Amino acid sequence: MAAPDPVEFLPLPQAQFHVLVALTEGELHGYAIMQAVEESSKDTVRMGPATLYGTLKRLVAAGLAEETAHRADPDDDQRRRYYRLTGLGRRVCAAEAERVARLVKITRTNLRPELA
Amino acid sequence: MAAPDPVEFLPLPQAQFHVLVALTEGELHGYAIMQAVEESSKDTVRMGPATLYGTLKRLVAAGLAEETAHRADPDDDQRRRYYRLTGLGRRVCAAEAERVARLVKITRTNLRPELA
DNA sequence: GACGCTATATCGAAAAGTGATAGAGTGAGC
DNA sequence: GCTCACTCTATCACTTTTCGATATAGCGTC
Repeated sequence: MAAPDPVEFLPLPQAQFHVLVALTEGELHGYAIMQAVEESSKDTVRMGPATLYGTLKRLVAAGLAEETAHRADPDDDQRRRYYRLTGLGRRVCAAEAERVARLVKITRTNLRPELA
Repeated sequence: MAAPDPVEFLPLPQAQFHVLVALTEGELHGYAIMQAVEESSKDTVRMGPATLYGTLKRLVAAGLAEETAHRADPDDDQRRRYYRLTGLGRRVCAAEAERVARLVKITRTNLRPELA
C-alpha cells in the first residue's frame, strides 16, 4: 500500500498544526496540549476545550495522531487520555513547517528592505 | 489615538496571512495575488476566487489592507483593482510571521533529535 | 467572431474555530 | 469529612472561514 503523500494534507488548519507541533514533544494528554499551546505562544493563542477536542478528533480521524495505550505509572491521573503522532502525522507536520517557513522568509525579506 | 496592538489580530486565518504576505511584495491586484500565492507555494495551495475576494474584503474591513487609487499607466487593464498593506497590516503580518516562526523552530528541533 | 485567458464577484454549503457550559476526579488545607 | 480550586474530558450551539461552482465581462490573437 502506498504511503499517503503529506503534501495532500496541506495547508493544515491552524489548530491542527498547533496540536501536531505540541505532540512533537512526545506523548501528551489533552489538557497538557492546551497548556503547551498557550505557553509556547506566550499566551497569544488561547485554545479552549472545544477547539482542542474537536481538533484532536479530526487528527485521529485523518490518521495524523492516535491514542496510546495506558502508561505504566499507576499514580498517573486515570482520567487522562494520551495521544502521539503517527508516522504520517510526523511527516505532515514537518511538511507544513517547511511550507510556512517559506512564508516567514518572504515576509522577513520584503518587510526589511533596509537589510537587503 | 492609540495604535491597535498587532497581537490582538493573532492568529491570522490562513488565507488572510497568505494575502498579506503576497502584498509585502508591493501593490497587487486580486488576480495577481491568486497567482502569487499559488506560485510561492509551488502549487500546494490553491486559492480560488471565493477565498480571495472574501479574504480581501475582510482585510480591508479590518484595516489591514486598502485599495489604492488607480496607477498612472493608461495601458494597464482598467478592470484591475489594486491593494496594498496598511501600516497596521504590515505590523500584523510581521507579528504573525514571528509567531509561526516559533512553531517552525519547535518542530525542527523536536523532529530532528539526531541533530540535538 | 471564436476561443482562451484575465479579472472581479457572489452564492451556498462544508469545514473549522470557539464561548459557554457540564460533570466528575484530585489534592491541599482546615 | 468538608470545601474549594484546579484538573480533565466532553459536547452544544453559534460564528467565522474556506471553497467549489458559477456568473459576467473585457482582452488578445488567430
